[in-house]
Amino acid sequence: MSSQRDFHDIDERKKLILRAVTDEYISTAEPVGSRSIARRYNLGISPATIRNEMADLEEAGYLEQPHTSSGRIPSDKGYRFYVDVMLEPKEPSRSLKQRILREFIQRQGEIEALIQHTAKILATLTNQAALVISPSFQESTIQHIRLLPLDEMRLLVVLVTDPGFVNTRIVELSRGISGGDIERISGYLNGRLKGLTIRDLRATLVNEIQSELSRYRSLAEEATSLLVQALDDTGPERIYREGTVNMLGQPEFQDVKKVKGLLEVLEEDGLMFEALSGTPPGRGTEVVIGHENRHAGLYPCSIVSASYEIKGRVSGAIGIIGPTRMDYSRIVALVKYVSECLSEFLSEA
Amino acid sequence: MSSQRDFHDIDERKKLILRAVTDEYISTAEPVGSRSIARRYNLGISPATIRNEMADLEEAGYLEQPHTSSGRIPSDKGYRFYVDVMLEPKEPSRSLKQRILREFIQRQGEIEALIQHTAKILATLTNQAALVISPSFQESTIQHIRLLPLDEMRLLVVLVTDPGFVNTRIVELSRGISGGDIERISGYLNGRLKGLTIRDLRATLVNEIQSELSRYRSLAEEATSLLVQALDDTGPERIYREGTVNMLGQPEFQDVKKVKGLLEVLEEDGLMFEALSGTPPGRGTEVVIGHENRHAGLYPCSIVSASYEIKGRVSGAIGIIGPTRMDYSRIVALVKYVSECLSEFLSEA
DNA sequence: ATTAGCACTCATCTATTGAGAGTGCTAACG
DNA sequence: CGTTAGCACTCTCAATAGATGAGTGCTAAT
Repeated sequence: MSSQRDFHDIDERKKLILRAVTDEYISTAEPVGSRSIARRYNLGISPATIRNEMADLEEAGYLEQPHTSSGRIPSDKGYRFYVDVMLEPKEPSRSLKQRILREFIQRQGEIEALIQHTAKILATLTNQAALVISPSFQESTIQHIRLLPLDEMRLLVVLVTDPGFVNTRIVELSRGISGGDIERISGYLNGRLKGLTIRDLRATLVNEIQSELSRYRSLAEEATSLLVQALDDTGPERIYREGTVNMLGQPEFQDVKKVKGLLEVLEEDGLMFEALSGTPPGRGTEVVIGHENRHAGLYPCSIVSASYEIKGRVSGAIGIIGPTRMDYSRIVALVKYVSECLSEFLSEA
Repeated sequence: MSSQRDFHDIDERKKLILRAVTDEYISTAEPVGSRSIARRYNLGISPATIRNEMADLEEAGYLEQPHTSSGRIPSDKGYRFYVDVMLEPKEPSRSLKQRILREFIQRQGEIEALIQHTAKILATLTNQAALVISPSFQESTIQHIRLLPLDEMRLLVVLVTDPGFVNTRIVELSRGISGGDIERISGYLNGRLKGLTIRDLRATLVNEIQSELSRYRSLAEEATSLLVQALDDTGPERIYREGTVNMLGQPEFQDVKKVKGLLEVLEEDGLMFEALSGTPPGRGTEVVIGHENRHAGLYPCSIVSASYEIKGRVSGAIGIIGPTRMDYSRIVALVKYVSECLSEFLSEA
């Protein structure tokens, strides 16, 4: 995980200066010099002193100099310290909260649209790239299972799960099944499985069901293989992206090569799942900074993520990707708030 | 539409030269001069003569000069001529065709995966951005309609249509309906609607059904509103993108501002539907060049598109977006071939 | 320990220059 | 009269040089 160190090499004044440099750089995107710090932040010390402290901070690895004798910018380690030690999440304003709530209320009901819109909200408010992983199919609980015969050899399996997901799957039969049998199997499965999660089902129950269904002998095999087929893909666990282009506005992405490297990673679903996989289950947020990322394309970026829950069960995650120079205090608070909203809206549906 | 002119201002030799310039520029991305044409193409005329012809071609608007005294590059009008008059589609090689077929066969069955994969194939083979519009819900024919009661107040409408689509929709009822009534309505709708397209249904039948169903009096209203609700969105008509990043490798997109403008357009579903809307219904391909596009972000781009059919009915479209300097002969042939494959695979399912 | 002062460094900007590619024009040629 | 050779001209691109300015590191004074 992130290099959790003691940061014992930093005293109170260094801390102030590091914060000033970081804040300044976050808002200007320009290397910051000792003079401007002395001017804008009333630390009661002269540029020269600040210079000395900055030299120490650089040696300790918290700051970097793009070139000799330009101002300093925070290193990944500097941001890590900023986030771990100094971060004071900037609670969204009352009016912003209301605006977010209103957006959510508009999209209530259609779960897919809600998720998609969540990504849009995040992207718009942060002006960065937003990701939302749709509720985990594995973790959703079964409400209904229905089998609809389409023709002699094909069956439509309809699976309705808790957070409002409807998952359908066409299954090819190896031989015909009578309508009566289908009714019976359907009824049995429905009664037996209601309220279980997909994960439970896959982990333990498939065998059990197979033996229970063996009364129907020849059908048992058919029915189970059918179930397995129906559950076999990852289901509707999709990843929603919004505002990836927003990043092209950022001064750190004026170089097409960097942009390309970044977008290549962003476009790959698997990598994005992975990137959000470290998200903590609780109501906290996770921040991954720069080179802590696995993929080189994300080295110039940080990811702020949080998970959301449906009725207390972790279901998916949301995240913001932006340059390491991002407004952590605002974004961390926003991601946290939006994840809470999403949990709430998904739970009450 | 494309400026269909007579191109009477071009004689045979000018044609040869225009083709040479265009071919050369397509493969090198550098403005091409009279000398290199004289060297590489054995036209039996000297650079000076070529210069004169090129000057004429420029005056007539087929060529452009990025700056005085650099080589010429084709203008949009030049490409238009090239595409309309001189294009000889470069039939994909036998081995390439086989490779494409193999890719299709692998993904058979799952319609969504097939569509998605089609985009991937196109993007990979052309190294440009590929779009595929999934089969039009409006044009698909109804195979089954089923109503499944979820609880007292909610009904799941399951609609299975011809090219293997399953569309579901949860409908909130304003009051309860008995199981018997649901059965009856379901049965009635199923018998009545099978084989119709959604478009037919929406256009003419809703009223008719309403009156027929009026035997069930109070239910009529309920049932129709339910149908209308179920059909109300555009359905699963989605747009699949692949390889948008490919374009960042092209020399014409080394400027981040251009890239941003382009990606902003590409990301917007509505605009992409619009961009593919001119696609001709038959088995031909449509080429939209540069400034013929509606949106400024696409001015540096051309779009090659073709529609595909399911059992003879136009269902969707596929397209390639790349810089105006693209290998039209290869790409036009490829798009045509892939659209034919897709039609075939979707029709036999 | 802090600060003022000063020399030094380095990126950025602007001009200048030279090279190279390619054109347009003119005059000669068949 | 169409074609071609020759030549001056234009314009981009890359390299160079000087000026500018922000910011540092160091030293000596407070």
